[in-house]
Amino acid sequence: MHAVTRLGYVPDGAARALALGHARMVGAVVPTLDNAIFARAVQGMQSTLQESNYQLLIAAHEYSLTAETHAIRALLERSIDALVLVGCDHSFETWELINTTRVPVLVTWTNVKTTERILSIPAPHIGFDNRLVGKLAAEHLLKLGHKNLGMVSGFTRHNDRARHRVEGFRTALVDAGVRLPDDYVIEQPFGFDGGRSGLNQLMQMRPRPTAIFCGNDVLALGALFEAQSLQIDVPQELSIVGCDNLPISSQITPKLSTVLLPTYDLGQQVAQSLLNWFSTNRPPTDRCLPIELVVRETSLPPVSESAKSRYKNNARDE
Amino acid sequence: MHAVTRLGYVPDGAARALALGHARMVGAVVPTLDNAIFARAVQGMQSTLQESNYQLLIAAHEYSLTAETHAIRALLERSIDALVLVGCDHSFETWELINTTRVPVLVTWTNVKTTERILSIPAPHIGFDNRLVGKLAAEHLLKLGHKNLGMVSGFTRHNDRARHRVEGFRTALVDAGVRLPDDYVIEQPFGFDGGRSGLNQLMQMRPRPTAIFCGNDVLALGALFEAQSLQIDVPQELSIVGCDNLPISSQITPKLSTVLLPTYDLGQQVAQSLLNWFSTNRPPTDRCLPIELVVRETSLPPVSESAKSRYKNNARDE
DNA sequence: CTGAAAGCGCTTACAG
DNA sequence: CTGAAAGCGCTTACAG
Repeated sequence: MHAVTRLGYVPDGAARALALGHARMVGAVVPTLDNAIFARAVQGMQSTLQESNYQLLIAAHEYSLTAETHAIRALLERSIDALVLVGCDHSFETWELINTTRVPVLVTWTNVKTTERILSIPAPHIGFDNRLVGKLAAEHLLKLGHKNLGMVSGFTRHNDRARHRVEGFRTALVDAGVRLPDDYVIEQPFGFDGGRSGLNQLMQMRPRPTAIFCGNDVLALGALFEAQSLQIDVPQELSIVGCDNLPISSQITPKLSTVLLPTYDLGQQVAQSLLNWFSTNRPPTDRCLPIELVVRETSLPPVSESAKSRYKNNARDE
Repeated sequence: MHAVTRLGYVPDGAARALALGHARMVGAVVPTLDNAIFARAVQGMQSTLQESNYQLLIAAHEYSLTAETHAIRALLERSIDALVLVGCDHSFETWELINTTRVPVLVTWTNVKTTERILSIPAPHIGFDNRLVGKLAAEHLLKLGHKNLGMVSGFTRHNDRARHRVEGFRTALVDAGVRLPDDYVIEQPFGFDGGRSGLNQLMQMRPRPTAIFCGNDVLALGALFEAQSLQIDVPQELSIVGCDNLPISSQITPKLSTVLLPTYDLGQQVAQSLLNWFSTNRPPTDRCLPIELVVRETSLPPVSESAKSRYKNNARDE
C-alpha cells in the first residue's frame, strides 16, 4: 500500500471491467440537460451512484428518437451495467438493442403501466403519473370556476409525458362537462419562446380562455412573460398553472401555480434501485413518486363580464 | 456483418479499451449541474464528443475540494482519456493525482495565466477572463455615474472564478478612484436565497449602494427578487448587473444587465480541443473566449438627492 | 496461506 | 491475403 501511494498507482478500470464482467458504470440518456428538471435528476442519480463507486455516463438526444438510439448504442459499447431511459416512447431499434443486449433498463419519468408500448420489454419504471399532473391542474382550475380553458404543451409526438399530461387534463375537464377543443391545445417547442407563442395563439381564440395549463414550468414562465408583454393581468384576467416547480417558479412575480415533481428524489431513487438491482439481482418494482399541486396567487376565479369586454377591446388593438 | 446485426452483437468496450490503451471516454468534474451554466457547458461538451464517438463521464462536487478529489480518482480508475476541470483552485491531492497519472487535463472556465497556482502543472486552459467580467461591470456602472457600489459574490475561497470577478470589479473601481470596502462585498452561497440575503445586507449599509454587481445571474436574480420584495425600484433606485446571461435573464422584468458568457460554446470548444489533442498528441493552446456586456434597462444613473431622501425614509420603515 | 496460471474480449503484429 | 498467437491489466480459481 505504501508503494501504491508513492507511485500513484491507479487500477486500470478497463482491465478490471473485462475480468469482472461489469464496469461499475450506468448510462443515462435524457432528452436534454438544458431543462433544469433533467439536470437535477441527473445530479440526483450521480450523487447516489458516486457513493457506491459507480460512474454515470450521460447522453442527451434533444428529443430525437434516432439520436437516442445512437446514444444508447454508444453507451452499450462501453459495457455499462444498466441503462436509464426517460419515458417509454422509443424507436423500434432502441427496443431491439435492449432486447438483444439484455442490458438492465430502468424507465423513468413515466408511469409505464398506463402506456401503450410498441414492443413489450420487461423494463421496470420509476416515475410520475403524468395523467395525474394534468388532472390536478384541471381540477384546480375547474374549482376556481373556469369554463374556457387552454393548454400549451410540448410536442406530444414521441413524448409520452407530454401526451399524458394533455390526456389527463382533457379527461378531467370532460369528466366535469367542460370541453377542451383540439385547437385550444397548442403544441410548442420547450422553451420560453414556445410558452410565449403558445399563449399568444390562445389569446386570439374566441371564446378566449381564462385559464391555461402549461405542460411544464418553462412553457408556463414563457406564457407568463408573454402575458406581461400583452398587458394581460395574471391572475386577474388569466390563470396559469405549470408543472415541475422549478426554483424560479416560486420567486417570480406574478406567482406561478404549478405541480411539484420531485425530480432530484427521482434521480436518487432511480440510482438506489439500480444499486439494489445489482446486488440482489432482482429488478425493482414499478412505482410512482408522489406529486402535489402548489397553488400560488396566479390562480384566481375567472374574470367578470366587465373584464371580459376589456379583453375584446385589447384584442381589437392587436 | 449480417450475423452481427442478426445476433445483436455489440463490441465489448472494456476489452477494446484494454487492448487499445484508451477508452474513448473523457471525464468532466463540475461544481454542480444545478446551475444552468454548467449544465449547458456539459451539454456542449457531450454533443461534440458524441459526434466523434467519445463518451462523457460526469461528476459534481458541490464546491467541495475533497469531494472533487474523490470524484477525480473515481474517474481515473475508469481509465479516461482526458479530464476536464473547472477553475484552477484544486486540492494538493488533486494535482498529485494528475501529476502521477499523467492524464491529459484541460482546465476550463478560467484564465489560468492570471492565477497563482499551488502546484505548477502544465494544464492548458480554455476559459473566460473572470477579472474582465468584474471590470466590464464596474466600468459600466461607473459610466452611469454611480459612486457607491456593492457586490454580492459567491464564496471566493476555493473558487478562483468568484475571486477574480471580485478582484476585477474592485480594481476597476479603484482605478477610477472609487473605493469598494470589504463589507460592501457580501459572500453568499449560489442560489436565489443567497442573492436575496446579499441584497438585503447591502441595503442596510450606509451609505447605501446605488449599484450592485452580482457574481452570477442566479445571485443577480435573487437580488432582483429581493429588491422587488423590499419595494426598491430597479433600475430607478438601484442598478443591478449580473453575469452569465441565463435565458431567464433576458425575459425577466425588471430587465437584468449582465455579462454574457458563451458557456455552450465553451463546452464545444473544450471538447473539440480534446479531440485535436488526442489526434495530434499536442496539447491545445491556452485561450479565453470573448465575453460581452449586455446592457438592459436595469442600469440607470444613480438617483437624485430627492430620491435619496426617500431611501432614508424607506430605511426607517424597515 | 502464497503464488503462478488461466481467462475476460478485444487489437495488432507476425507467421504462414 | 488469411489466420493463429500474443498481449493489454486485471481477477479468481487452483496448484503447491
